[in-house]
Amino acid sequence: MASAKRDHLIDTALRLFGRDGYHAVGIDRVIAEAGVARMTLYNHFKSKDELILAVLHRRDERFRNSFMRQVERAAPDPKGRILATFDALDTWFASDDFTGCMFINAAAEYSDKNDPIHRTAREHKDLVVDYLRDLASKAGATDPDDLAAGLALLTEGAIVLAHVAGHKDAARKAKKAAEVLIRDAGL
Amino acid sequence: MASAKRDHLIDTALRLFGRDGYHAVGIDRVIAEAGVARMTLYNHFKSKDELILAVLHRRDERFRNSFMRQVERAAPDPKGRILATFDALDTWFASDDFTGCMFINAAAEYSDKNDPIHRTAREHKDLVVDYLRDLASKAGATDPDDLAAGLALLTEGAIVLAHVAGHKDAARKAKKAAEVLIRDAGL
DNA sequence: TATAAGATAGACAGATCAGTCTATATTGTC
DNA sequence: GACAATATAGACTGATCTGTCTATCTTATA
Repeated sequence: MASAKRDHLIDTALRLFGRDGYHAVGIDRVIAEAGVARMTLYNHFKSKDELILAVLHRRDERFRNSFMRQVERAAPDPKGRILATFDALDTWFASDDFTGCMFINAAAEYSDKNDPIHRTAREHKDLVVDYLRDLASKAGATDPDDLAAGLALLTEGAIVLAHVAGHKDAARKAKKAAEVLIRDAGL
Repeated sequence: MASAKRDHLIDTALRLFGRDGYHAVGIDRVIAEAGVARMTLYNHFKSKDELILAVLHRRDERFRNSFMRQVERAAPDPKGRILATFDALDTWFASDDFTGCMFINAAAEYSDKNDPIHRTAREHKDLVVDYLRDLASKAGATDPDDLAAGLALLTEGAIVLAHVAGHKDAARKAKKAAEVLIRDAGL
């Protein structure tokens, strides 16, 4: 299953799909960029859709191992971690290769809710909400579900405004709004 | 400039691009669905990109003449209109053919910030923020810019969670959060 | 009814798409 | 060194892509 070539293909495809989109990037470009033979790709992945799914799973895994860890390193307490979420977003938005959220973009191109790609995007977003709910709960919010929902809305909204509208201060604005919601939740 | 055929082509393309995305829908499908000859399309639009731009402009125009009007009909006062925004979102999300925001989806497929398509998406989002800022200002918010930013984040976040994650209550959750922000802004 | 503008079908170009196949070469393992 | 697994280049299919061209037909206007 796991192999160096496979790994490299996923990383290459992640970069290309992330920058130019899923339909716009063909198999030919992936293998050319990865420096790999055509059949190597098709020996590791049944189809382009399977490759996309592998890319999204890697992206999700990286979110857990990078974004979440960054938040956890930034603060020891749940409330601090909630706020640190928006600092992490700010860092992400400021990176040169920021092209929005690969899951939002995937759902844009695969709008059929039953498509495995759309489903994977949905699962990722549910994970984000679950994570925020856990933090809200541990922080002692009066209504953790409500606070998590509000924070998730601010998070996704920040991603959209940063990417689509180029609002470089989206994460900071979101943090300010989050502080209001947090206070309202009794924290 | 304006003609029945041209109009019909834009409407057809709007429906197809909205449902299946911009790269996934070819010219062939647009003309087949519109029941129009190939050259009729190319006589009205220089290229597919020009057609996409026309589609986005129509979508923007419809947003002003439908969404905004709906909000204005719902309440006479600025504060009421801010809240009515989220009711209008709720109605939109509940429609059968809801496939997210065409501008967010366009930015997903055309991530180059200088691409006219991406630029058009950005202009639309800026319009939304301007609209909210105007309402926040007229409502007498202590910091209209800040309130507008918070409301815009909730709006875009709701669109994303409704589309990507299928959260049917996204608009209602956003409204609850908006009420908190509005109260915090002194209204 | 004559004229001009717009629309038609369909062929065509040249590129690209996803995916299959083969025959050869490289690699790691015993 | 023998064997098996993996990777290679590249031909190939059949479909699809955007965009161009032509020759005919319809339609509205004057």
